[in-house]
Amino acid sequence: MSRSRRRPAASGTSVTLKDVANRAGISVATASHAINGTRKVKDETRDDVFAAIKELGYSGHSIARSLRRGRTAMLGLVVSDIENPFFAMLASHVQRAAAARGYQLIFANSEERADREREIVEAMSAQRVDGIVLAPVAEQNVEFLSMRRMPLTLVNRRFPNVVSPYVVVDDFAGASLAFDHLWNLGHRTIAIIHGDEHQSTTISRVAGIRESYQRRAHVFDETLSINAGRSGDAGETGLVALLARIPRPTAILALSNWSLLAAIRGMHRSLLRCPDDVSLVGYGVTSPYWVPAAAITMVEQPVTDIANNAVQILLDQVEKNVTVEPVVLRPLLTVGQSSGPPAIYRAEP
Amino acid sequence: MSRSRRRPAASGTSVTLKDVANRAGISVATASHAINGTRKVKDETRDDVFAAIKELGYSGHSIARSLRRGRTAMLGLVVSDIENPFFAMLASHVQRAAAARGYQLIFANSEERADREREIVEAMSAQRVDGIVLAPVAEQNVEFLSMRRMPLTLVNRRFPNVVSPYVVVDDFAGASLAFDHLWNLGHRTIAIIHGDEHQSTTISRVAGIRESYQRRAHVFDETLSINAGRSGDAGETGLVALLARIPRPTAILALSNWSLLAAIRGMHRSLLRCPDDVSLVGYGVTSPYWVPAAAITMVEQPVTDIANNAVQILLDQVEKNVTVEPVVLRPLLTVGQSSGPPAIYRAEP
DNA sequence: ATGAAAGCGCTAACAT
DNA sequence: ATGTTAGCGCTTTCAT
Repeated sequence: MSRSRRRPAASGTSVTLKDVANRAGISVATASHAINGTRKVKDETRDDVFAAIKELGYSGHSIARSLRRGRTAMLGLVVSDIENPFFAMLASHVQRAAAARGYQLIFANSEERADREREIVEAMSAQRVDGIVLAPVAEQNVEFLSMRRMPLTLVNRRFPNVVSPYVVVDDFAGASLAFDHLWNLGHRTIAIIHGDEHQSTTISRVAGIRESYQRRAHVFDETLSINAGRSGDAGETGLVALLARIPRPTAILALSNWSLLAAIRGMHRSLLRCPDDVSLVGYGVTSPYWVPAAAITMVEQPVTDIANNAVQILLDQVEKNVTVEPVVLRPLLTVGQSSGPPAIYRAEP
Repeated sequence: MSRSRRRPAASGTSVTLKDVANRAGISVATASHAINGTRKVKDETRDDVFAAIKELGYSGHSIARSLRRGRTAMLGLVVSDIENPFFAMLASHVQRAAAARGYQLIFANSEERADREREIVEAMSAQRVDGIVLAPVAEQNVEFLSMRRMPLTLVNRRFPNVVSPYVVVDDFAGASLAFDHLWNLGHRTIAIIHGDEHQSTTISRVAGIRESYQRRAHVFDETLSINAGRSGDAGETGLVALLARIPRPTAILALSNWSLLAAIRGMHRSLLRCPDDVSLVGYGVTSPYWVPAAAITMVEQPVTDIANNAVQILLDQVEKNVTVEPVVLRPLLTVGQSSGPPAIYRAEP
C-alpha cells in the first residue's frame, strides 16, 4: 500500500532506475549491473533493459550515484586570470582531457586574489570534487587542500616549501633558449622585460638570463631589465625609455605574455619595427586571437602537454592512489619573423 | 551493536552531520536546522553546534544535500570558443555572478562543434545542473534541453524558431552606431569586414549597415564587404586587396572580434596606419590582453551586463519558476584613437 | 543469472 | 524547542 506522504525532491517527472527495472520486468540490481557492466547479465535481459531505457528516456542520476560511490567524477580547475590567453588555452585543454576520461570540470577564476582563491577551494571542497588542478596564488590555500587530503596538481607556479605534485615548464632552460638564439644572431645589448618578480616563473626565467651571461663571462646589465608586472603600462613606458637610449638595444626579450604585449606596444610607440629595427623574442603561448604562431619568435609553453600531464597525474592520485612525481616539461623555441641579426651586421654603420 | 558489514563510500575520515550532532549532544535534525536556519533553535544549542563544527572540521556534504533537495546549486556554462576574448570574459563574469548567488559553475567549450555541444549538454543534464547558460551552436541541442525542461538562457546567438529566454545585444543598432560615427566624420567609402554569414549576429550587423546606407539614399557597395569567417586569413587577405584599390576606402568597419584582428593585420601588411591613413572601427569587447580600452573606436558588447542578466534570468526560472522575457541590451560606442576624418578633409589632396 | 535490501549523508514532515 | 525517521536514487553485499 502506498502512503507517499513525503515528496521532497522537486523531481518532477524524472524517470528512475526503478522505473526502468519495472518496465523491463526485472530488479533494480540487475538493471544497474546491466548498465554498468558490473556483473554478468543474460543478453536478452540486457537488451530489455536498454530498450526500457530508450523508451522511458532514462538518463541516470549522477548525484545519487556519487553519494553511493563516494566519487563525483568532477574535477576542479582554478586559474588566476582567465583573460590571459595562457589560462584560456589551459582551461580549454584541461576540460577536454577531463571529459575524455569521463570527468566533468568545475571552473573558477581566482583573479590573482588569495581570498577569492580561498572561497573557491572551500566551495570545490564542499562540492566534493575528486581533485583539483590549481594555478596557485597563495601558499596557504595549497596547504588547506593538502590538509584535507584533496588530490591536487599545481600548474604554472609552485612553492618551494609545499610538497604537492606539480606540472611546470623548465623556465630556466626556456630563458636560456631565447637568450642563446639572440646571442647567436649577434645581439649583445638585449633589453629584458619580465613579469611580477615574486612569481617563481619570473625568478627562474631571469635566473636563466643571468646565468647565460655568466656562462659567456659577461655581466648582466641590470639597467637593461624592466619589470612589466602583470597589468598597467609600466613595461611599455619603461621600454620606450630604453629604446630611446644610445646606443639602442638591438633586441628585446619579453619573458611573459604580458611582457610581450608591453614590448609590442612599446615598439609601436617608438615607431620601431621588428626585425629590421630591433629583434623581438617572446615567451608564452601562441593563439589565433593573441599572437599567431610563427609571427613572433617565441619560447612556447607547451600548454597541451601541461594540461594533459596535469589531468594525468591528478587522476593517478584519484584513481590509483599513487604517489606521483612532479613533471617538468621542456619549452620549445619557435623561430618566427620577429628576430634576425642586429642591424649593425647588415647595412648601415 | 555495530555490524558495519558495508563500507561503500571511500569516505575516509569524513566527518558527518551525525558526528556534529553527537558532539553537540543533540539530534541531527536540530543540527541541520541550526546550520541552515530553517527553524528556530535555542541560541545556546546553536552555539554548541557551531563549536562542534569547528572542532571536528565539518564541512557539509553537498552531494547528499543535493540528492535530498533535488537541487545541485550548480549551473552550466557552454561557450563556443574559450580562446575568443569575448567568451573568456563572459566565462569570468558568469562565474562571478553565479558564485555571488551561491552557485558553482560547470564549464565547457563546444569548439563550435554541434557534436561536442551535444555531449556537453547531455553530460550537464545527467549531472543535474540547475540550469545552463548556453552560447549555442546547433538549434537541435537547444531543443534537446527544452524537451528535458532544463532551465536555459541563450547568449550571443539565438534561433528564430526556438522559444527560449535569451540575452543578446542589439546588433542592428550597434552596427548603425558605428556607421553613423564614420559617416558623420565624412567617410563615404567604408570597407566592411564581418564574421560567419550564417550567424544571427553577423546577419543583424550587416543588416544594420545596409539600412544605414538606405536611410541616406545610398547604395551599399557589396564589393566593399569582406567575409572574414571565424578563422583563417581570408579577412586579412581580402582587406589587403581592398586597401590597394584606387580610390582607397577611407575607413574600415570590422564587425566582430575576429574581423577586427583581420583588419589590424591587413592594415599592418598594407603599411597603413590609423587614423592617419585610414580610420578603423571595431565591434566586440575590450580587454587588456586583446584590445585595450580606448585604443580603438569600438562598439562594445556589454559583457558584464550580458553575464549578469543571463544569470539573473536563468535563476528566475530555476528559483521562482517564472517565465522570463528575453533581454536585448544596447551596445555602446566608445570613441578611441583609431578613427578620425578622412584624409581628404585634412592636408593632402 | 538474478533479487532483496542496506545504506551513502542529508532534509523535512510528523512527532512531542 | 527538539527528536525520530522516511526516503532522495543509486550501488553493492549477501543470498538464492
